[in-house]
Amino acid sequence: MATLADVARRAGVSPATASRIINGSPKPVTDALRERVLAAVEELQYVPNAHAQQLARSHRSAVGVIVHDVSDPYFSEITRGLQRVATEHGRLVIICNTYRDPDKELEYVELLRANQAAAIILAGSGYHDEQFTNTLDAKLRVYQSTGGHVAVIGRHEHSGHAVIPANESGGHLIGAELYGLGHTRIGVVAGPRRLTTTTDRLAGLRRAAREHGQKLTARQIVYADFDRSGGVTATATLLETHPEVTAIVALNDSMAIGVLAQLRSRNIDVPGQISVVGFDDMPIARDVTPALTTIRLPLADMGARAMTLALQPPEPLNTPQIEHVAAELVRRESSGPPAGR
Amino acid sequence: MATLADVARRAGVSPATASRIINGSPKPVTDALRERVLAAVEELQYVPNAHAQQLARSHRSAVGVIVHDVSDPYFSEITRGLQRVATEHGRLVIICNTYRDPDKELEYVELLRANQAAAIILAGSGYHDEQFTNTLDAKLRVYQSTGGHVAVIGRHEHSGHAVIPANESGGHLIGAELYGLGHTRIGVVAGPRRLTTTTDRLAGLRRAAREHGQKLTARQIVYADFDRSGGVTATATLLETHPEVTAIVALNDSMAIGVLAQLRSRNIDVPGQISVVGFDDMPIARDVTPALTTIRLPLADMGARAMTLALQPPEPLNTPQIEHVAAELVRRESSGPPAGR
DNA sequence: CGTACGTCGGTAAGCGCTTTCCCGGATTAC
DNA sequence: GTAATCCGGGAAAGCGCTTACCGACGTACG
Repeated sequence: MATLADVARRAGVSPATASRIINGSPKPVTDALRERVLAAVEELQYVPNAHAQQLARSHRSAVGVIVHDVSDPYFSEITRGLQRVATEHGRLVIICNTYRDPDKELEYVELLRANQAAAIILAGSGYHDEQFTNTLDAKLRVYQSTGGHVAVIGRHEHSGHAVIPANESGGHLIGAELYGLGHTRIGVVAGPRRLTTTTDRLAGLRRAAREHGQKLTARQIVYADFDRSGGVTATATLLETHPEVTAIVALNDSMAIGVLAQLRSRNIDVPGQISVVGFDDMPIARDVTPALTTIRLPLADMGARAMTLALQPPEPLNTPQIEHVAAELVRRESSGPPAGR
Repeated sequence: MATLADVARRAGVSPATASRIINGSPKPVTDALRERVLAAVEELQYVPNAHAQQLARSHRSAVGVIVHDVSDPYFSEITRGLQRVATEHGRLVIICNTYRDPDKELEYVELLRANQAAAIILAGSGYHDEQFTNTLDAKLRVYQSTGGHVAVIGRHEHSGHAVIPANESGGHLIGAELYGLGHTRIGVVAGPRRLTTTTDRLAGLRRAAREHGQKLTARQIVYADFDRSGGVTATATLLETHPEVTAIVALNDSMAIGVLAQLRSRNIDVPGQISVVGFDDMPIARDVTPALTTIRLPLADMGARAMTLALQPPEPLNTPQIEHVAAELVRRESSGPPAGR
């Protein structure tokens, strides 16, 4: 691997000069030398060692993103937004997948710190686990105390900038719609209960229930993995225990797709017999049949905003900024009034 | 940011000793010292500077992955496989999205080289652009000549290990199925023609046509972007110019979903009036209605295999290995015999 | 009891780069 | 003609770490 010294030698200049030319330093350099150096770079196919550079000039440049799983559309949309602004700022982004393992999250914060990331963006649900949350928070504070920026998406429990989706009010929107339509027997297919996203969305649903003089009991809620297969199995369970439901709320679209699959396999008409509502408005939501009624969250936009927050110069008053992003009900074909109304 | 020297000072040892303890070097160290150092690490919340480490020990550890777009399910599946293997080997993976911009691809190869990546994995279609291909190939060779490993997925035109999906034979499978079913007027909704994936798949389709005494003319093929909206617009075009088609082949599932959406909006029954076939078998393919007949490619597995190839010790004979992966027809509900048969 | 060796730590030389500081020569001003 | 001022270029320090290499001490051996 050619080094700067090699280039300098070949061009007959000092490493200092070569460095200045290659990095376009403000220091003026004669054109003759510039050409010689550039020619040497070309001949040697020289590429500066990024690690050496980063060590020498001590400002950080990369940014780290910690998500549950990029192959989940929810996160890939967010990531898309993150990437866009990062690229605009000329930043390299390091994507870390935790696959919902809290320990990995801790590890990755260390890793990103070790890699001198200028900012860490934490996306995805938080955990109902006080000890873990404290540990993570402590790590993040240490990171911040050494000049690192942090932004979280949908995790109110940590310090740093935050982009907070309206999970509670999204849940409320669904409840209002369904109870408003006249449904009274609603089943919920929820994600893992240790996730704050699950409980936040449920809280909104409960609030709507109360407002309509209804009640959402624990037995109407089935918890499962936050993905398609979780939706499939949870729906099966729900139909065993509560065959009378006229509507099923899935707490994210992936699960909703599982719900739809399960209902289809049982020849249950949607929305004729049972209405189905999802959450997130993933791109695919409009392409399933029936098209999914769901809650829209501007995923890519949330990513972009989080990255913008993380990249902005250290706030003058040192106050973390919090941006709330609204949820919106998208009515499609999977929901309607209960049968017999 | 605490440094090794800080830790050493606090523990009252030399940096060398501290380093050895922290990295678990084979060199024996007394337990007393070990404990003091570990305590200092804890108190200082010390994390080694990864760049400095990488500079000092001069073996590379990270691996780079260049894809078109992780938020595209095709690539997120592949990436999932890549990540799994990388993590098993304790490697950090740097994901780079080109958004189908060839220039970015070139840039990223440089960037990865600059970051001392141990391997570069290039996934996604190649381009019919000889100049670009040569430039990229040259860069890859330079990288390889300095000890870098490269593996490509589905791009036969470059040196290095390769995992090659059976695009041609997948296309052939589709053609055989459709012509076998009795279709004679087939429309094709294709990706950009500059992509080798597009032309490879088309080639298979053409071969099947010939075998059945049919012909696939240029006018039956509409080229568009390789995504849902490409599928939507291409279908519209196709229906204007060839309203008589009884089957539409989309060259990937994203486009197929667009095809389905367009047909639905025109109230054209699938497969009653028109059969639709996709390619890739993305997870969502079975959840659209009607469930999509498509060609299965073991995406995650392909990623895993590519990473395995890239990570294996330099091959003794210096011969790049090529692994072909088979395509398989998955019959679902979107295809059937032409109307009136 | 002296030599040889094995243990455990420290010293210091880099890894490849950036950047401050300095120096010699060419200008310019007086 | 001399002094003050630039200006382009190089020498060298240092970023934070790893790892030969060396040295001191203790033990076992002849």
